[in-house]
Amino acid sequence: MLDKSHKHVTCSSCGARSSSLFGNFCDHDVSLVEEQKACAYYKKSQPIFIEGSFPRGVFCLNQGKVKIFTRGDEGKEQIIHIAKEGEIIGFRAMFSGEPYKVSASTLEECNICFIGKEDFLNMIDTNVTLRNGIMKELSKELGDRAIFITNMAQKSVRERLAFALLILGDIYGDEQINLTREDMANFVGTATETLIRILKDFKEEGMIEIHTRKLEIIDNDKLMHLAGR
Amino acid sequence: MLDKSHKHVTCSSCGARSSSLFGNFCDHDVSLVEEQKACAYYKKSQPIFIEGSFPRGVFCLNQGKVKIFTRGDEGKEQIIHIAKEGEIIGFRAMFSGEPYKVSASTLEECNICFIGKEDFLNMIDTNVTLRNGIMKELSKELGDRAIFITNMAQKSVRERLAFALLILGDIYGDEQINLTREDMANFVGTATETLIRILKDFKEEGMIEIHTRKLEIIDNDKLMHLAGR
DNA sequence: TTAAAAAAATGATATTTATCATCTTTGAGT
DNA sequence: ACTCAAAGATGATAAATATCATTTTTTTAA
Repeated sequence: MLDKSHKHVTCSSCGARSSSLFGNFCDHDVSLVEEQKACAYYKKSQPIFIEGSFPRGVFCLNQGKVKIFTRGDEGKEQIIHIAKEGEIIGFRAMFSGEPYKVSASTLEECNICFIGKEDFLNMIDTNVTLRNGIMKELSKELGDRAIFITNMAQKSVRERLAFALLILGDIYGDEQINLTREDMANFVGTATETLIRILKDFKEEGMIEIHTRKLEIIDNDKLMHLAGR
Repeated sequence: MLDKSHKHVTCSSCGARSSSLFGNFCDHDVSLVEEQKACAYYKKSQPIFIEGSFPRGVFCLNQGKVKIFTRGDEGKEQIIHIAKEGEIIGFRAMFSGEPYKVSASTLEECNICFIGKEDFLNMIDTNVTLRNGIMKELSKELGDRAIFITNMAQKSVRERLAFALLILGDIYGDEQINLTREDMANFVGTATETLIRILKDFKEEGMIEIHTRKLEIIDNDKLMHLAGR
């Protein structure tokens, strides 16, 4: 359990910063962000921002995992991305001039810092490295989504699940994958029942181990082969 | 048929420019682009760039339509976007530092100008308006693709086709939609036969008219309702 | 103008996946 | 430790869509 009293995480000591877009900031820049941010503790399953609302700034994930999703016409979630420690979320909407097109919600307890829109845009204007990092990130994600769309359109649920498990494996690192079956189904783009059945197949085929809710990847190569990479 | 001898389209007289990212350039900027670009005539079904290769610059569409697509594991195309006059294509790869993740190919005769990577990146560095335009465009597309993914995952082929026809209607403007059934199927993410059958249904339900290869939208509202917007 | 190739259309069938109903297990909160 | 709601699991069935085989139409280019 995270310590709720530590609401003010410092950027200079933030373990997630080194791998983030703020990773190569000089001391001066770090202290600047430090002054401008506010940090907050979020419980599990708490919304961070909601599709259709107007963005006031960006969120910097110090601790925990967050799902980024849209809702289809019947309200069913489609998870587009799962963000982990070090990621900055919601910056897309800073530039588009539109309301959020996605929602974000915590998957577990999180510490999340907030930087106001004006401060963030100022940083972008004055800090070339940050700006280039952001443009690179936007571009990379755009490429990833092209592949995501193609997978959705052309692969079977079985193949997509294998692909999803590999992505989740990266996100969760040493930890075991820890998502509800429903969230996982909403990431893969299938019905919960179908997902459960295929997970069982994967277990029987020795690709994963299931520890009640948590999943462990046993045979990465086999999954990669199945996913078609 | 386009005049093949007019290989050098001028930016100052380019009809497509006003609606492009170069739209609000001052005379000085326009003449700068003018010096740096090279224009070429492309026949129908000609590749512009190919997935996996390294980008040398960006392409500016003066005339004609271009499909942007990836190939799935079995080589089947998934069309991600159809670009029309005025659009700049391939700029994503300028920033990502990666090879192209998509391919581009002409859908009809085109005039396409080329601006080298260095010149383009210089423009981005020095021209704040252009830079902001690019960031806005990247962000918008990212949002659009989240919706695209959700449609792919949750809507039926019938609903996706209605959605696709609305997008195509916008792209083709006054002209009739002019794509092979295969390309259209690869945009919707379905089998060609399925697409043909549903097009027929739409015709019988009075939503579209089919003039051999070309399609005309008759009942926009009905399509919108079907697409769920 | 005509022959060949490509695209479009159609029918029959197989496969995948969703849906619905029901049951079991797990875990959070008292 | 117990209770209840949420999550997970399973089976039966229906629906959507892909695949394959074939025919017709259109386009291209000699």
